[in-house]
Amino acid sequence: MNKSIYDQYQENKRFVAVDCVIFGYEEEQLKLLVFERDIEPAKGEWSLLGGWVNANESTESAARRVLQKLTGLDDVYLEQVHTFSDPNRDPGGSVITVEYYALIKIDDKAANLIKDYGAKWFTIAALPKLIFDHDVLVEKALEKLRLRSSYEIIGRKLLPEKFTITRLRNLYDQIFQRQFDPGNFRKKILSLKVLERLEEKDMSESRKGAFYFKFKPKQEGEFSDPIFKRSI
Amino acid sequence: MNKSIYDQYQENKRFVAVDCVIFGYEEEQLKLLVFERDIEPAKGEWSLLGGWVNANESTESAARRVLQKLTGLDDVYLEQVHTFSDPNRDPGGSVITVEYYALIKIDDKAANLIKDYGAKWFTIAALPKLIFDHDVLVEKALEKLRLRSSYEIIGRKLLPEKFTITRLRNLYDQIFQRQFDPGNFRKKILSLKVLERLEEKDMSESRKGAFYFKFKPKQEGEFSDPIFKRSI
DNA sequence: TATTTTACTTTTATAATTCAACTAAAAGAA
DNA sequence: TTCTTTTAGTTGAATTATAAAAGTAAAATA
Repeated sequence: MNKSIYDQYQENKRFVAVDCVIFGYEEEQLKLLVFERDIEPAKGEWSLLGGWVNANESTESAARRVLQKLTGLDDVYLEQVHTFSDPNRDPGGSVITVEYYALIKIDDKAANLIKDYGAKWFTIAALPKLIFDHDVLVEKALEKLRLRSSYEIIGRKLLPEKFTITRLRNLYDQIFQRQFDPGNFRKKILSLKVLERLEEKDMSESRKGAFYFKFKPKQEGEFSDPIFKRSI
Repeated sequence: MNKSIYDQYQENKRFVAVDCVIFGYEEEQLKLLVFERDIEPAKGEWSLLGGWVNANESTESAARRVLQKLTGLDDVYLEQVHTFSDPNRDPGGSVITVEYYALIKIDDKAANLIKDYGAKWFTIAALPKLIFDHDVLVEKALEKLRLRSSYEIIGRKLLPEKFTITRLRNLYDQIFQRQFDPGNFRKKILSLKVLERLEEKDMSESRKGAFYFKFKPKQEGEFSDPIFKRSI
């Protein structure tokens, strides 16, 4: 273990963990990846993806490490959410946990790896009971995701290369758990000029067909004001 | 020290600290309370108020404990900002710090206690160089304070009992580092119906005098949408 | 050929925001 | 006494954003 000038305060050292709320979007549903916990206590119960923060490791590195191990992906979008530290939150001992949320494209090749770890995608609505305070963590991550989604069009991280406006709107419906007006949503999104229309159409959802769009390359400092002033 | 089922992971234990960005408002200026650090390394340099998170203590309790010791106040408004964990952020050793910001009414009796601890109020503009990554922490706290201020009228925590609209506007000018339009600001604030006009006037700032206002008792769930849609 | 379905557009009404000019009141100067 | 100055406070027109609803377009299918 590393020497440090603080070694005299050894008594204060704490267990620190990370927990990841992993969001994905598939079949018009916002989903969440949860795991069967592999250590006691609560072994076998549904849990968020977690892991220890090792000595001399940042919490973000720890989060990326556990995500990489599980999904094979190393370019995941991560955002820190909140730190939970109630000494009684984990019956196994007093553990401080730093929460992150991750956005993953479900169509990625991660699917197989994920299966090996006893993980499963659940929709927000049908989430099973999670261990400890993980329900609270999920709610907090959703809030943070909503905040982020109202400052930038989040689809870049969750949608495939090409997608229809209807599909993007459906993603927002899912995130905010409400129905956005199709006309107003389309008008707003297109006014932001971040999407580029392709000539190809998706003919699977309607007779008329819906144009595919893709994101333009990202601009620096895009959107400093909220996109949606009150709501769409 | 408490026994826990995790003791086998002893190697992973980490130093965890809290740092507090303490905001105050005085003489039309948003100010920040900084301290002369009392332990090595960087002893004697300007620093945020910090302290260890002890075994079996939550980070918020730790923050309240150090604030109480320093200011004598125990009803301070606290909000968690972010957790910093780069192993090299503190040259004294690898320390994870959980950041909070606090809002304090400078007219409180805390003034004397604060002096005893070698603390000093600085305006945001004239802040001295702070140790480690504390400059980054200050910037992050300001962002969080701005976010909070755009969801609720923050003055309740920083202004005296009675104050003029001009004074509240000046506080917002300070927080957002820009000039709000007097007419629009007044219209907006009064439309929120959180203030109550007193019959008394402040005659010190103008010939005409400006009415004093005070906050109405706080309503449950006040403001779920941002108060300022784009800007005032 | 008419109907159905869903993408997509347009219109109109309402509300929020900005900008700028206005009035009010009282102290102090002429 | 009257005029000027100063800052508080008000008002309204112009602009922009948002909401709601009804419209059109295109192609598969009955």
